[in-house]
Amino acid sequence: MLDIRWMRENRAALAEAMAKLNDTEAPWELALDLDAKRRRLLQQGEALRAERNTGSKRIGALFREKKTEEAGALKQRMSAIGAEITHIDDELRRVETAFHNAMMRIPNPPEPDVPVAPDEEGNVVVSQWGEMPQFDFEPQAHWDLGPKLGIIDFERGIAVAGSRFYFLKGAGARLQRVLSNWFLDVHINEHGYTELYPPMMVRGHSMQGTGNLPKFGENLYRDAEEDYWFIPTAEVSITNMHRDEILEAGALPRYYVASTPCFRREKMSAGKDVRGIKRVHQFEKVEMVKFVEPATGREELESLTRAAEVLLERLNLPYRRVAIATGDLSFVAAIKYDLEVWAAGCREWLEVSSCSLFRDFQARRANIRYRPQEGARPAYVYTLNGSGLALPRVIIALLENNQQADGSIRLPEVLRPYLGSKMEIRSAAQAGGGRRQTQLARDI
RNA sequence: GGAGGGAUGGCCGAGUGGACGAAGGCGGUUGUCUUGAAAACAACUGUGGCAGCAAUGUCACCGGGGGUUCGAAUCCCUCUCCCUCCGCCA
Repeated sequence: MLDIRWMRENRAALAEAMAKLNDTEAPWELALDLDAKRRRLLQQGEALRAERNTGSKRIGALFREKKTEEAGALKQRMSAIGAEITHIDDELRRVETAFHNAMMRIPNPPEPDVPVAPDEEGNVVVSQWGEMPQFDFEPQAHWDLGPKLGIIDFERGIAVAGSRFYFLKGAGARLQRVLSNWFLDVHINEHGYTELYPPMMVRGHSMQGTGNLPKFGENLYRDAEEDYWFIPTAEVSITNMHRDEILEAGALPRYYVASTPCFRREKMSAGKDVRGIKRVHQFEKVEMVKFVEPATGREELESLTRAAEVLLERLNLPYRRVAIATGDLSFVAAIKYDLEVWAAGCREWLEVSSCSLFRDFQARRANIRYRPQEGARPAYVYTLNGSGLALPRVIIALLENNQQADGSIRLPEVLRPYLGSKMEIRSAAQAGGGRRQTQLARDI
């Protein structure tokens, strides 16, 4: 949500921002009209209320003085004013509801250096890291590798839960758990984050705080009987953790990290990315969320993005940082970088992280404030978040990029402290007979 | 799932229709006293909307929403959350 005062005083800048975002539906003009109407009604109502307050006090006094007749007459006048107030309040309520709805549908204006373009065609690769692996054989995609190695089971996932579900099994499930642990450990030990175990179902108002509702409800799962919504990312629970709070001076910045499942209906992407585990209804993600002082917003975005990039570098996965163009920016983000990792089997750049600065847009919706100095008036915090990282697509890249001619996978050295001797993934058939096979049967 | 009890300022807690933005206490800030500290005493000590250059004025807020009334922290309805006991469960 934007600051209505800023909107009033910066009409031209607002119009320009909406044009840049290519959002022709944003009801910003309506919001400004309703705001003017709202303030007019507010003033009328308050003038009447002031009159009634003094009148009512007078009535009380008159009764105490036993001047009941005078009090009765005054009572009648106040009754008339009361009716008028009711009338204005009704009107005001209608206007305010409409105003609020309009405000909730106005997106966050972009930062000045966001590439301006109507859609994702305008996204700009700002940096690239690493070498794309070369093979002297035809590299396979993970949807072939996974089942052959016995570490991803699509058929049974679909049988149990329907399309876009899967089992990770044996070394596959372990790889995900190990990666998740390592990501968390790096963020906690090296980047100063505090680990959380957050709720994975939340109330509707929390979805509003992060901007997932009202506009994007169709991508969310919800409980049919009660007001519970499944989080599409831990961002929702963590950002709302400090809702309606005033953080004391010195409490910022706050860095949080959590590994959680994410639930997405993917209704909007029907038929897209249907093979493999690229786009699924449930996936694990390590999410970083920051609450910071406004002046530090941009540098915090840079360090957040770096915290995610470092993981890819240590895994030796080639990736690129993409600056998202205005027309492709999410509703709540003021600026966003996507990190895309190269997957050699399906020959695609896969988004594994999305790092955004929201300025005070989410903080206004969720009412998260801080005191700049002790005793100072509260101000809205800036929030940021980014994945560090989304697990399935990292697994895809690790499998596809590190595959050997025989179909086995060699995992990066950085994971050795977590994997011990299990640095290779092989199918049961490859493992050979005898003792080794039973060993692997136990492993896989 | 059943029965009951609650939600008041940073914290504790009083307030059952009018003088209540809210007693009292704790905490905090400032001052007096003191060489300094403590104690004592005194004053101040919530958030937000609107109007205004400002001083300031005004309105709202006693968990959320709605209602009754000239007037609601107080009465009624409803929702949310918390606590206790029973049941069930990891």
